[in-house]
Amino acid sequence: MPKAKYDEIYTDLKQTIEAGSYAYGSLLPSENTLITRYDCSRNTIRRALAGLVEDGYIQPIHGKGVRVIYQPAERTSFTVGGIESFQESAQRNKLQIVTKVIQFSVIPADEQLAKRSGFPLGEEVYYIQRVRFLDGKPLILDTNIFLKALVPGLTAEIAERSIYTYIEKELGMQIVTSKRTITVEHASAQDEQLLDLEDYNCLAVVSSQTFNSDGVMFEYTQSRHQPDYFSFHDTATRKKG
Amino acid sequence: MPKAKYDEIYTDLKQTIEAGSYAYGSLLPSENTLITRYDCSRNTIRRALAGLVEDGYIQPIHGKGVRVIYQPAERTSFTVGGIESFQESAQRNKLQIVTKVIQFSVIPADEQLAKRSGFPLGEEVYYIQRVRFLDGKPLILDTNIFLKALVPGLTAEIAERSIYTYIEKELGMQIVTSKRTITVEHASAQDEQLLDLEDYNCLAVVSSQTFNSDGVMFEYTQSRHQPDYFSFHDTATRKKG
DNA sequence: GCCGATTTGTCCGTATGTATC
DNA sequence: CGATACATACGGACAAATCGG
Repeated sequence: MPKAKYDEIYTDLKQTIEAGSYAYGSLLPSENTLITRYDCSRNTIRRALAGLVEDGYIQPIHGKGVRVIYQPAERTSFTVGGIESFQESAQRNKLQIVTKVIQFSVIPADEQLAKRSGFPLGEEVYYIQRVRFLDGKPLILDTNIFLKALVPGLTAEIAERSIYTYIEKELGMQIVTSKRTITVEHASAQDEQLLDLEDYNCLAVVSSQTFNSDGVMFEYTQSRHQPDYFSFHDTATRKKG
Repeated sequence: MPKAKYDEIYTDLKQTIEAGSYAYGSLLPSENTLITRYDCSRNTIRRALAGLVEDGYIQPIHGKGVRVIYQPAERTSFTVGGIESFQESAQRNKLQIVTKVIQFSVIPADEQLAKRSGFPLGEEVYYIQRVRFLDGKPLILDTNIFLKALVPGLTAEIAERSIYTYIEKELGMQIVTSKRTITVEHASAQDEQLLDLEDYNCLAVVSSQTFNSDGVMFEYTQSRHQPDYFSFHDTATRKKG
């Protein structure tokens, strides 16, 4: 529900760019034009544009205009060798992601866990391991660790479906910030046992800390991906200074 | 040279947080306090804070305050298993990164290259392959493709040192936006021949497009990393809508 | 090279809304 | 309910970069 005006403008411009109305390499209408078009202040327009800069859709050029640098997916094979992300592939092929719970327990955070996750030592946490299947193939091994105090009432049945739906819809907690680290690691015995690694001897590993709207970290997750179904996109803009 | 006021405040707050003056989990001084402290307007403070939000340093809580969610490197082993990035490791150990040029040529972009890089078909480009050594070990295979029209005068000697220094200092061109994709791929025969992969049969691959201050893409690069020396950090904040 | 028009970049002050306590 | 704190939005002013005449 984008109720904020800058957010509506942001979404509208984004969709317009994606629709191809502003071609790659061309200039957007000037800020003054957009101000009259959207009937708002300059700050509001600039805020909407800032969002598109973050997304890697546009790049403002001082004194000149705002260049569109968004490229539709077909034109760039940034989907290297036809690789798509797990979600993309699942959505495109309309395949259900099947989840199997391997472990579900409540434990206090020991020293190793506290160090790895950032949770306080001794805090009670849910320790959950799940395997994600796509098209019948086991491709992702998730290890989720939730602060029990902030995510009460979790069950293996919920973990079988969607923990995030439960957290957001049932508990009404919002996920705001997520810090992630991507590494590539050797496949462990457990990886080989649970996943279909084919001839890979390593995996893409995404470790993440998740914070709620109160700024409290309530989750630490490690996702171990079979390489074929992993791809991560990012846009960086240089900071001055 | 941070001449902008919001950037100075941003940098000052960042350093203050890194120094530990505002502890993880605590609240920052209120915006009004910061306004008087830095003698500036509310917009300027909010802009500085926005930068810290992007960096994953803070998270504002409506009606309550701004929570510090920055954790010093020691407290979280997000440097999983002691892994650091190539640059971090090189800097910390004060090791020189040695670069060896494998290939240096000028070619027109063929169809495959055009599709992979996003360059126009037929454009003349520099095609450069380099191996990066750290502590004597060959760990990264870089393939750089530069638009010849925008990066004139490139030589193998420059590639042996730093292409970016040449681009920024000599040509005076600024790198502004960088779009990256991270995947994990099987090691090719060339990877195995040129790099010290030990027993890994795959690598971390970073593909990136780089845009200058004119919003024109002038570089496409693929970096193939030996897994031990690859780690990528990222902070995401949920957008509304 | 200069000048003026256009366009983006920075900064300020103010008002109002909304969430927390 | 009131005080505090963050969120959104408006309008204005000046600086800096670009471009055309």
